[in-house]
Amino acid sequence: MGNCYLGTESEILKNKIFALVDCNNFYVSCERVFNPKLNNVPVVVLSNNDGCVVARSEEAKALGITMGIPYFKVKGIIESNNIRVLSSNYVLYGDMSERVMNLLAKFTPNIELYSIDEAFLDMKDISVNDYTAYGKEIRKTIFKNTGIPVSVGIARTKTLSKIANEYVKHNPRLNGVFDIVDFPKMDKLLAHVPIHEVWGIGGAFGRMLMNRKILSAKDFRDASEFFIKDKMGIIGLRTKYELQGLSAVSLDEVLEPKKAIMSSRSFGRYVNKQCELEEAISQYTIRAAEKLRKQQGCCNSINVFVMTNHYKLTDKQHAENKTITLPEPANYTPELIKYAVYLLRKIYKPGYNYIKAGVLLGNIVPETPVQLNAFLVNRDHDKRNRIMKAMDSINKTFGRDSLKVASSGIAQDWAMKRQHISQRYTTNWNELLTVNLT
DNA sequence: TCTGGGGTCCTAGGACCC
DNA sequence: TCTGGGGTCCTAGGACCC
Repeated sequence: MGNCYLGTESEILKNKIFALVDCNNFYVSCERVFNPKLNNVPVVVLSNNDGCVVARSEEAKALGITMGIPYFKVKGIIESNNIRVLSSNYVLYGDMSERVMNLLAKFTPNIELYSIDEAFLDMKDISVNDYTAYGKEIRKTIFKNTGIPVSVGIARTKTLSKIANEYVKHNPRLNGVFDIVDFPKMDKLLAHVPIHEVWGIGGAFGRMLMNRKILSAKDFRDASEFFIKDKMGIIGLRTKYELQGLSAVSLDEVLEPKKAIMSSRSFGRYVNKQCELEEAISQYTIRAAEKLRKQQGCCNSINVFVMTNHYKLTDKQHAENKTITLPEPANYTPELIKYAVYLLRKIYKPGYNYIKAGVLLGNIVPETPVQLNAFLVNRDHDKRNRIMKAMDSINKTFGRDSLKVASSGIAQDWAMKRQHISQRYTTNWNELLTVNLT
């Protein structure tokens, strides 16, 4: 949620203004840019493995498709209403996101890239009368240059800008921009925001608060500090201040390097052979190590986990993970694979139907200067770095996995399902949009 | 039959030290 | 038989986000 201040009076910042720019139904909007047949018809985008619905067009929302619902549960509604279904195409969405963010960065350097489809902007240099006009200009620019529609919420705190943004989406007459900096009907607005929809309050706290008759953002704002601190700690307290218009969560402008990097996937089918799990774990380690080198980091620990399908109650269950601390920080793929496979062999048990596995690289430190372990033999770091650089650069030029480590397998028939994938229109020469002029 | 992936922060409790 | 107190560090687990 960004840098946070403790709740002491002096540290809470007043007179701050934030704009939250959020792409509408982002994944669906990305698909529509390249396939106009998807306009004005219901569309959903599925998560990895075609598991859950993770994006819905307005038409699909209207048909009762909820966020995060497993695909198989709504297959009936989808088929009977002819809802278009797409597997998620993260290469495409990532590239479109970059275009949107680059445009936003031209408006102000004081920007926090919050997620793939959202950014907070500092509005301190905009004069009070111009907030809405500024928001409209942002909207126009993004749409014109990328085809992605966005909503803009403007408020004194990040939490309130989230609320303004959400309100925009349900009120078309606002034309995509809502400024609640000095909103006269704030009480009424907050009273209509259900407690579990407040940023920072999720399912568990939401249920606890509802049991205590704290039902809306307004109820929470007006609840006792002592109660909130006691039940929710300082995170809850910050949210209360934010709802009061006191900024307790600051703008995080700098993209901090990740402290941990994970790669994990559900399999396209059950896997029970050790050799297949080893392939998968090798593949995930390759992916995680690529990300690690991209941020010029080395990790000090590796965690490997495997799990069976906990939804399937008739199956024997096994979920386990193990961590190893490395003798020295590393980002050399073959070495990381060696440790990861070692860990896998410790936790693997034959006779189980595994559905998911993953690798977590932890305790990440900058690549240089690396703390070398003086007691270890010289491992020729230079040579290793050159090998990894060469591999990364070949894969960047010729496409992912052009050059790879053999232990990850060739066929990978355990890999995830993506039956409805669209093309990588913007990042692969072989998959450009073709226009039929006949 | 079919239920995502990748992160962050906070807190409580144990180990250890003086 | 009596069995401190306070600090730090680490880890696991729980909560949250998109």
